[in-house]
Amino acid sequence: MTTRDPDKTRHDLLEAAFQEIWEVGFRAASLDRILKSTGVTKGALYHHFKNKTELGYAVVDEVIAGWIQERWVQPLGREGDAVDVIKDTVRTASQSAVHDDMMAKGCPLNNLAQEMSPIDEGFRSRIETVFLRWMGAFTRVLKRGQEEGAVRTDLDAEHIAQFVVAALEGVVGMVKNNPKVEFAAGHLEVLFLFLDTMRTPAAQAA
Amino acid sequence: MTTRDPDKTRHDLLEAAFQEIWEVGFRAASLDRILKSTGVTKGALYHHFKNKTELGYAVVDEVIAGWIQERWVQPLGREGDAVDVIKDTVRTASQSAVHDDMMAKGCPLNNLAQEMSPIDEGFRSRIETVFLRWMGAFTRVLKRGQEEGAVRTDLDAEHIAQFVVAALEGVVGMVKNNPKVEFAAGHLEVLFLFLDTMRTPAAQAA
DNA sequence: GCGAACATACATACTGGTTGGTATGTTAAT
DNA sequence: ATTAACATACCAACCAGTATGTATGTTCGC
Repeated sequence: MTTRDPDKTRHDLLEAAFQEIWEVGFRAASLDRILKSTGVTKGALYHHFKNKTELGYAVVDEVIAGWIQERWVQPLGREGDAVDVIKDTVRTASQSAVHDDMMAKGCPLNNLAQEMSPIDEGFRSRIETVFLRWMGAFTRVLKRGQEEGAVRTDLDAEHIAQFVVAALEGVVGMVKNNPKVEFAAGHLEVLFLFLDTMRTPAAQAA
Repeated sequence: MTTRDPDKTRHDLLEAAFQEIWEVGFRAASLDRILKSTGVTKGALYHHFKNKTELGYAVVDEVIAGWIQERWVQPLGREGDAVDVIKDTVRTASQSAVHDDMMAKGCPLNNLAQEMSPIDEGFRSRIETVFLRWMGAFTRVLKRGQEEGAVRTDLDAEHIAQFVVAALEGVVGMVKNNPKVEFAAGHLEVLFLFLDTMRTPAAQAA
């Protein structure tokens, strides 16, 4: 009857699963709802994925990882003053966040980490991989800033990077409980204050 | 047969529900497991609580709120240099955290916020109340520090307080994905670095 | 002081709904 | 003709919630 397209079927399932998981979490995610929203049948789903867990793993590996890559890793790789690049990236991301309703739904990566990391090693290790790539992007731009004399060298770039990611997730998490724009803006303001203290005195003058 | 003690029954249910929710989240929390762990029957549970949701609300109002109170609000009310009080409180809390297996299970308040705030206004508003009390304790000590000349006055104490809570929750959340002690220590180190930048130049010299 | 009347505090068995997963088919592509 | 790609019907497990019954405490008339 209809023409077959296994790649599209698989892609549709991943995208729908991503949305469903983003909205209600992995354990509460219903395969029946995913199937209903895609028009795919259960037979097709279990042809492409061994079980619900493997579908979840694929969402982390393929959808969420790509998401972090284009929203954070690539922008953080741009040229220019290191601290400015970070602040610009955060600003851009926070604008996309409003558009994606992230204020209410939270960060898809962190949501999954909070729910699944303590109870499923498969999720935990996959999520860790994505976090490490994200933190790596911060570490690289900070180290470059240190080499260029824009960022203080008395601080460990890797630790700063880890803290910045933690603080960002913390801010997103707080906003989830109280989704007011000015609330989020106030938090980011303080984060920017912190980032400015990372500059060398020479860079601050400029 | 056995003597009755409704207060104890209710208290046992709340405590067991708190643990169950802490471990698997509210929606995955099983009433049958809670009943099994307490030895209370379903009839008794539904005598004390209207339904599962009301049990969850009571856990926030009575168990979790008290938890935050004694771990954060009271210690932050102590006398002494404001920044030192904050750092000491964080240190003490992080030690309790290791003891309570919080590295693996996360912060019970934030876990619930992440899971329930976007989908249940009853949870959201109750959780917000606790967060506001927690942040209020930070705000008070910071404002006191400002009055005493120990904390910079060019910064808004309330915004700082909100960011510190967000950052703390962010750190706990990250550790949940990678529960290594040195990982957590590195994060807190950077947070302390930030807290030190809150001091006035005069206070830094001392 | 004693017992009927009533309310509180439980206990047990069950129900309807949802879940992930599977067994068994059928159809389209190579 | 073979196999990948689906489709359908069904199942056992678990879930929150309820109907119904029982035992313990308390109140109050007398």
